[in-house]
Amino acid sequence: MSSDPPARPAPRRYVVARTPASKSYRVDYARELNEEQKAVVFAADGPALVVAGAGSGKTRTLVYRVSRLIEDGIDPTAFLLLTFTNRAAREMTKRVGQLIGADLGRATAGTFHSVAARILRPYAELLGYRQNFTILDPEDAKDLLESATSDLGIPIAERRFPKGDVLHALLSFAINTGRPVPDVVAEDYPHFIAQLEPIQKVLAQFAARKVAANGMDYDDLLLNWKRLLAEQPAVRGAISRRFRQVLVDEYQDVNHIQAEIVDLLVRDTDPRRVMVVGDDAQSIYAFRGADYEALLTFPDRYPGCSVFRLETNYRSTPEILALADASIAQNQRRFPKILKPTRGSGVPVVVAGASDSTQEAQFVAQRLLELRDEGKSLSDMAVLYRAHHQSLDLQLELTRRGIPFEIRSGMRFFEQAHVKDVLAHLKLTLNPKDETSFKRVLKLLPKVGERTAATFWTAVGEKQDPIEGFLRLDFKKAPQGAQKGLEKLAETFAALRRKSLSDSPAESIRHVVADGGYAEVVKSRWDNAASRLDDLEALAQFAMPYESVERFLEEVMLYGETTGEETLSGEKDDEKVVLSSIHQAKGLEWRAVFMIGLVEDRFPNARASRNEAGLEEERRLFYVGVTRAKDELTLVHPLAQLDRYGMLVVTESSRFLRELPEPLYERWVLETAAPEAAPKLPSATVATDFGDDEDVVN
DNA sequence: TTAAGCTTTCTTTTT
DNA sequence: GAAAGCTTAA
Repeated sequence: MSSDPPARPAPRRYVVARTPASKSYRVDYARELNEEQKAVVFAADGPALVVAGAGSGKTRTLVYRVSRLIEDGIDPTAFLLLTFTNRAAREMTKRVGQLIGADLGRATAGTFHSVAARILRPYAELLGYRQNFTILDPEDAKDLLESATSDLGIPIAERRFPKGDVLHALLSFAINTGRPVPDVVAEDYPHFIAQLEPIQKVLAQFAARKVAANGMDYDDLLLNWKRLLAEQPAVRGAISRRFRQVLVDEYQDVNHIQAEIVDLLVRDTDPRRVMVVGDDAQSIYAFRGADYEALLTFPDRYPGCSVFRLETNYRSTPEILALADASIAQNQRRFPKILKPTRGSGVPVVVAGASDSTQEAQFVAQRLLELRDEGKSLSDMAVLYRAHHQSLDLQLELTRRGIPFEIRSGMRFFEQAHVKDVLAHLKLTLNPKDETSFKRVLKLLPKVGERTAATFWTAVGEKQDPIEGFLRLDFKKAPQGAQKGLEKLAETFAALRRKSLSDSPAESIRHVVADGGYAEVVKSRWDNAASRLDDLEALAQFAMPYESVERFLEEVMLYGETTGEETLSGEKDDEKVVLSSIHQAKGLEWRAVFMIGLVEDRFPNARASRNEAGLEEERRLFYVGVTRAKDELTLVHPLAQLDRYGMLVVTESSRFLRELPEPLYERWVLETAAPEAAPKLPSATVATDFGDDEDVVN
């Protein structure tokens, strides 16, 4: 805590360190933390790398460090907490609040993307945007790319030109890995190499159209944040002064842009108060440009950096840890670490072979109920899988048996068509230049398709305020049958622009649905209209606390919450099993974990593991799944599976199971009980005689 | 130019 | 087994 006295004739600064003993903290850090953790919590200012193994109390350590710093007088607003999901950010700020009652609501916490959106707004003009820029989600980007392709008159049919989502994936991968587009095309999309030139034309057009539409996609949020820090020293200074404590969680999964943002944030400060936390063994986002190289080279980039290790595992039984260690040991590119178990011996890990995915689902459902009978709460259990569709059989089975569950994979709430349609109206009120939203909204009208929408945009898109321009149009000239809809839409736009509505996202949403006639669109387009209308009311409810459309949209476009029914209404039924992709399960833990679908080519995924690096990432993913379990781990693989067109094919169990030495687990073979007898005795027997109706809830 | 109806394609993970 | 694509009628 003391600084070197400068050798200049300036007044000599002498820092008096606090007397440690006299400092009485509200939290008893010494008692609640182990030595490894305490070292991190009390580490002096300056760059620090924390290599934290699975289950080593990483989040706990971060929470305690933030608390300790606040207790030492750091203003909560000085913190910048960069996490991997917004869920993780909320969790951490909540826990700090619970620990010392500090209000971290004023700290800046969230994903790189959501923090970027908040930081960039006041500086938007410096980057060539307006303050009211909107965020394009991947679907918006896809639409804009397809529009660019068609406007450039590229013959898509004859040469199989890449679709919007492929173009977007390609571009995004190039950006996030820092490789030039031609290289990415040559190496990862060789079948499009002959069309490199038109592809680059489309991408250039896309970039220009985004700026013209005053919109940023996810990658732009990162790129522009980096640009702002790199090119505007004054702004960088202001931001660095504001964030005097930078903490980055899940640092193994940052890409080169994110790593550079962090480097720039603290570049000119002394000491550089940055702490990054990560575990190379849990890096699972290389497919989107993450590279744990940033973690490995951190000490080189930050001379004088302190390196801490958290290697004591508090989470799992030695049985689970032994299996995890044996698995990850198969990876070549790794940095061996020892996870020291602290818990006593528990039950063996189970590897169960089910005859097919139906029996797999029945087995898991039955085991969940048995565990509940043993006194465990359903909320202490989770079922994890590689890909969302692997959960479908289980969802059916759980519904049939009336077991409540929550899904954390698949379609996100805000990605659903009806939600996006309504949001497009709001985006236009905020940013009238949003071409994608404009076309999306127009195409909802009868007799208006791609073509008509494009014609209207050509008419008004260049205007200072395209919506204003649209309101002035005379719809008499529009195609017959479309006129009424256009007039009504104009009224809706006008209403949304009135102050009373533009200040209330919730009322705006209700206006679009009720007065704007969107409810009719829902009813005519989808047969589950009622549930979609319920979603929209839930959306309005969710929007209630927001005073501006701007803040609401910012939150919503980067929110990433899945469709799981009660996520929005906040209905907290804690008695629920979690069904999650392993990616979404990162950082979480449950007493009992089931991993299903452990079949070769599905997990490891055939496409992802075409090269050694990909296979190793799959194995890290397996490791992440395994290390989520505290007490019990059950690994299930169906011996046969329905293939694409309903044919039952024999499957091979995952190599991640086959490569493990037998003594690390107990093997179960499942048999389905005879229909009449339905014995309930051996736990490895699956009863299938439950009545179809008797247990159904809902 | 839109919209409906039939055919083909593709299913990884996510901010 | 769904979503996107293509074809054809209005």
